[in-house]
Amino acid sequence: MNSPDPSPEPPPLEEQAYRRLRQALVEGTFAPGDKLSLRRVATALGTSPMPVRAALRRLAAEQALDITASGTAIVPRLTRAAFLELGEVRAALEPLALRLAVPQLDAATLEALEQLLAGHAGTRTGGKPEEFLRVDREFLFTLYRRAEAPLLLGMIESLWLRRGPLFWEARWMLMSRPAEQAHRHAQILEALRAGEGARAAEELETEIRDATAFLLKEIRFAGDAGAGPEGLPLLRPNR
Amino acid sequence: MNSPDPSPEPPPLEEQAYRRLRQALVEGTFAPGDKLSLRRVATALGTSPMPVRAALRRLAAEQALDITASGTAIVPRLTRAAFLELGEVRAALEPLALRLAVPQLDAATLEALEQLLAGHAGTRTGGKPEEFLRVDREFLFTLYRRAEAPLLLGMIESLWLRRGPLFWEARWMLMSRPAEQAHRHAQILEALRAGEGARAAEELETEIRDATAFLLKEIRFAGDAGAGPEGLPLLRPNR
DNA sequence: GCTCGCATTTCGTGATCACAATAGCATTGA
DNA sequence: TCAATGCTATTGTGATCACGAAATGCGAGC
Repeated sequence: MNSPDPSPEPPPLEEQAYRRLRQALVEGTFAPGDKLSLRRVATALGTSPMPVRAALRRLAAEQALDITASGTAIVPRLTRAAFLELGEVRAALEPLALRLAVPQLDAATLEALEQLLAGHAGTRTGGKPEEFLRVDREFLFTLYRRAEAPLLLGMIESLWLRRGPLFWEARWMLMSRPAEQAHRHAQILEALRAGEGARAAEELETEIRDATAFLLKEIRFAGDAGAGPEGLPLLRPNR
Repeated sequence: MNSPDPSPEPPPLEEQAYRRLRQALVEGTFAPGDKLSLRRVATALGTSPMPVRAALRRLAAEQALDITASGTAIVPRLTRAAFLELGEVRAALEPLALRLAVPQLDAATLEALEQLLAGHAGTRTGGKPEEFLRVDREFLFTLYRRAEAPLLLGMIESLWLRRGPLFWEARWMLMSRPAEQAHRHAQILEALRAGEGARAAEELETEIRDATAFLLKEIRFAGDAGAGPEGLPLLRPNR
């Protein structure tokens, strides 16, 4: 209907900076504990520090970044308690989004989910964890978007964003989880096809709890014994 | 322990602007639909537009304000669907916070809650809805803070902030609710004293759902029939 | 070899300015 | 009387600069 619109009204610089930083966060460009300096990021993006400042503070307000006492933005370094809390909140919000989405599901959406799952098994045997996790994420967010609950969707995205850097570091470990776990999405889809939204929501909640418990067991967190009191206490010993 | 610290290191202007705007939002200084212009607020606060811009965008990132296509910040005007969604999210998060708080409760906290409830009944008969609602809020947040879950607490505060302006307009109506409703906090406290955290959480959830349903029934929302397509569609006919 | 202290650099904050886009609003025309 | 139109004031964006504080790196001394 609408024309191709040859001048797509370029978004403000702050918006561009925000999106680039956000994607970099999800893609693991930054490691937990990294400091994001205004002028450094600004020169890297080719703008003045001004839009970068706005973007960084916006991400901080969304809990995707932390701000030190001196005002510098740093990539969050999750403690064990913080990660557990994050799992609890996810376990409360994401099944809610799923329940809200159930009445809105149509055949086309279910088919799209099916196709995502089909490709899923393929990428799993291949050695690309990023693709594997991306499909996982797409499966869930396809459902969450159907809830048509913008406030809730924004909160869930914020949670995933905060978890992003840690997930990136743990991506190899996540791939090595038992295959039974990988089929949980199939069970969710099956429950949705059967119209049992409540069961699907329960499946999702246990999946979130299992994944959280798995990472709590396998990963070193900030503040753990054996982790340096200052340096990067996560997967890799140093960098 | 810490000294009186005669120079309490005044917070940055952005932080001051943020707090003042936040409080004004809770206290109903602004009505839903009001436009908050950078320079207007800046001159009102006696600063340059710069800290105000940061504060407004921060509130917008927390979903406490909306941003129009032209970048102007406006006080959110909730639709019926948005308010219902807000209630659903509250019903998911706040009982969770309560459950997390249960293991941390001690006698002193329970006593403080008791005293809040005692003063509650008094303010209820008096004609001051603001005080009544403030005590209500304090009761719940005293519990939520005990959960020691900063992420969750921040999200709950964000939800209350978004609901703030509407609640302010509806404050007289909220006071007129059946007295039975007012005793729900007492029931929660009783369940907590008995160590039945699950029951307390259930009570809280039904309280949130009842309050949401009550307002959905009694209040005019944005987009309702009979509300002007543009103007302030809320309680007062115009201004 | 290690630690402490100082100087230099870099940082975030906030003000001011230029600019383009927007929103109000009075005027004009039907 | 009402709607379309043009102008004007105001808006948000973004760049640049000044300032004080924090962090960094280097050198001297133990």
